[in-house]
Amino acid sequence: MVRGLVNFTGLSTRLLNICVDSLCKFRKLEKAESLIIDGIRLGVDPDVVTYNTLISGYCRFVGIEEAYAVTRRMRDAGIRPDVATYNSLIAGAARRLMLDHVLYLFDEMLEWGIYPDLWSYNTLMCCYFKLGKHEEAFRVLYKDLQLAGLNPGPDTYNVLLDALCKCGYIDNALELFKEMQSRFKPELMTYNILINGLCKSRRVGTAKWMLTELKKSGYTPNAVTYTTILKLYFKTRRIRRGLQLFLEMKREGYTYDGYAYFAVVSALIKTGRTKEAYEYMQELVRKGRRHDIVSYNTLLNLYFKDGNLDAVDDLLGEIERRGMKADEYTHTIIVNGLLRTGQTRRAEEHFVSMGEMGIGLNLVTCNCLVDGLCKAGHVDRAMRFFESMQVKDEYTYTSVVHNLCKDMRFVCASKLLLSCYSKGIKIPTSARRTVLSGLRMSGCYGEARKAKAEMKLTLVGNS
DNA sequence: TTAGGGTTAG
Repeated sequence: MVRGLVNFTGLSTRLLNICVDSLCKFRKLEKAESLIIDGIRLGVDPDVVTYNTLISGYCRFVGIEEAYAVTRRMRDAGIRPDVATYNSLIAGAARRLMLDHVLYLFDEMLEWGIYPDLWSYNTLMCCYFKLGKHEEAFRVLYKDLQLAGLNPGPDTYNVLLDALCKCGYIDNALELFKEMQSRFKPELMTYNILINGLCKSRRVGTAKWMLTELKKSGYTPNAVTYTTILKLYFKTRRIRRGLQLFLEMKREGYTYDGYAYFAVVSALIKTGRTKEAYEYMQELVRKGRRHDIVSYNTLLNLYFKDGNLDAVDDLLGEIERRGMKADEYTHTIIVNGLLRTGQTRRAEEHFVSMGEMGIGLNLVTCNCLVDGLCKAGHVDRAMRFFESMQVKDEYTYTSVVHNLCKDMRFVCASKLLLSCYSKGIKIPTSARRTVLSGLRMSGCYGEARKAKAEMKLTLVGNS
């Protein structure tokens, strides 16, 4: 009889945990809390898994402090937090890049006699990478793990490979991949991380080779693999080939989550095919996909490109009504859209308001502002803003060089281009051609010869 | 904890 009761209670707690997990996944944390209280009233006690599930939910949807408060409640209820509890809290803090919190949690768990596991260290390493603290990340890998008596696992390598690819160290990633192969069988995710890194750095040949390796290892490419390749086609302007692949993906059922649709719509918008872009967006809605901030951003961009400003206003209202938070993409699309529709003052005002809203400076938004101001004929205003920019990239320089040429300021463009070459910034060859032909066209033959020689010298020096 | 979607130049 007693044994039967124990089994019944055990099953009930498991059932409770399954329900709490489902509620937390759907952000229904209050309902999850009430369910736990009802369970206690009925004699079904929550266990460490119940609380860990709740903590995970609070971390994801509410905040770290609220999640941390649950650990106090579980201690009061006589349940000791375990490594999974701390891993959830660490993951929540790491996701928000709250490094101090992450380190505090490491200290606290040790004080309670709970030892961090491989997952804890992987999360810490990932957080360091995201913050650009590479040295500290490698210290976790080579020192902390060893001191803890742990060996890096496939997940550790995946985190590391992804971070290397995202920082542009693709050759180091390939070296590490070889090392990984000598220790474990790489996962499908490992191949996808590398294919993505190779595609983004336009190493098309090596990306293709990696795809063959993926298949040779017995894996079947998945939706992630195909979407990555799809993006590569669009990036390298092979629009037709990309659209063909998309249709194949649709036939084979690889477009179920809508990710590939946005890549296609974005490519269609860029190439001015707005009618087809609308059709694909409508297809997505017909399939029952609810708009998230990414689809709203895509639609917003489409309306701006189409000059449909009434639809822009309606959509911004809808985003607000649904309680969704505009992100940095939304704001960049707004700034760029206002510039392209001739509303430069409003674009500048929106840019200023972004700072007031506490949105950090975004390089892409700055690039849009520089380019848009130039194209609207405000070259001096654009150049003042350009000079004030702390961070610049190849988009910034390419845009300014071309715009200076359009404004017949070839000598200035030539100096800027040379400075890019000496800094090792990769600028499309079209910029060089435009500058040199502009100098010649405006009669500055001596300048053109000198610039050409200097460019050649710098480029040889860099290679 | 780690892979693919949305913003910019030519």
